Amino acid sequence: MDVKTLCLGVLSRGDASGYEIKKACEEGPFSHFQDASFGSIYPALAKLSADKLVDCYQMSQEKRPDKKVYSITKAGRAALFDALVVPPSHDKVNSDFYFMTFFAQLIPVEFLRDVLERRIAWYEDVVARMQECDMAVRPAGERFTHGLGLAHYRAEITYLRENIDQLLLEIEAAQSDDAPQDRSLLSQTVSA
Amino acid sequence: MDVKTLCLGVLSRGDASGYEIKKACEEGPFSHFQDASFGSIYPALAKLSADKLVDCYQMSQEKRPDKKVYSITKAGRAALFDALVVPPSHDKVNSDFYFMTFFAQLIPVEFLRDVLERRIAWYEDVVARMQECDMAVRPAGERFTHGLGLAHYRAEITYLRENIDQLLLEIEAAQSDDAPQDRSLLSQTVSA
DNA sequence: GGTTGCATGTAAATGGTTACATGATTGT
DNA sequence: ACAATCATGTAACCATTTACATGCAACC
Repeated sequence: MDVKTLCLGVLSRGDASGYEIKKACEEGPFSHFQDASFGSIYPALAKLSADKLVDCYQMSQEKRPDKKVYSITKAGRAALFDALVVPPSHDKVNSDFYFMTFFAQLIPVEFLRDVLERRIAWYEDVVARMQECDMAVRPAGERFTHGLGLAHYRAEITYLRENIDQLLLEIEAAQSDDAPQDRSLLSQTVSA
Repeated sequence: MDVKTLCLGVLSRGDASGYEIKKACEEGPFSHFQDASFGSIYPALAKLSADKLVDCYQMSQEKRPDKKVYSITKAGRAALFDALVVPPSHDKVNSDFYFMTFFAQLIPVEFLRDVLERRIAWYEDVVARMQECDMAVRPAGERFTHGLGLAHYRAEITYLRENIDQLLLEIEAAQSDDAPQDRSLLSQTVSA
């Protein structure tokens, strides 16, 4: 999903400035499945504006810098529709965390424990914040996606809680076995 | 996680060619949380080789093109360790699928149903294939990560199964309400 | 005869992030 | 005094994808 489409999506829910779009990705309703930096949002809005997919009006504010508020046009909604009606690609999680746990046996146990505990704490924080949202007033699609995200985070928490101790025990055992001859570094055959 | 580190990770489990690394990301043990194209793998291996993090030897094969098999060096293992022992960033899911479901009310119901059903079928396929793996012989970290992936996919399937009908009903109702005056296109205020 | 799998590589184009540049206001 | 929040924008840099280029073997 490119940043232009993301902007159109945010703007389809109401007018916003570049700064507000960034916030929607950081803390708002898109925060758990999208993100974009200012360096991509502002050029995207400029392009969208040049293509007449959004309108832009300046807004002076007291005690705040001026903002440029963008408004999606009819052509913009059509472009959003076109982007939405293509079969979504198979999600790539591309997780550094998964990559790290995969190689747990190469990592010092204390570090591993720390990372895992922080991850649980962070997920719990995310879930807590998500539960505070009043979804009742929101459209069905947003409620559905919110619930899907919650289900995902809860499953992750449950699994981590249930398996962290076992993992750390096994890693500790494996590492104390390996240490003397450094056997963990021996080459093995790859197998799918 | 950059492609160089990914290559080092794969090679830490045993020697492999560029082609085999690609397969490990597509079908192998990394398939559900990493991916990389040939256009990134081959240059990465060349760089790694130049930096002496991997060794390379040519292998002639009968009835197959020659391959270049790479082997991780001691310096390579050290580099992998260094990359592993940094706190992993908060995963960005960046899902086109989530983005689409979020805007479900803008999408034709038949298309939506189709996408959701395909998604469930695909996840079920992934889970089935994952369950076929014999994890018992694999290191603790790999088993843990495999279980985490399974938990994630299963939670997603459960949620989708339990909520698809309700979502489609609500979307159908909302769209037939909206159609006469095209009210779905009215601008609303953004709210977190 | 066409597609798939095996096998390696390059170059152009894409799409982003990071860092920089600026500046007022509010809170600690 | 210092950091954070609000606010916009540019430019250099980066990694990666896509498309191209090549070629043989096996299968349908």
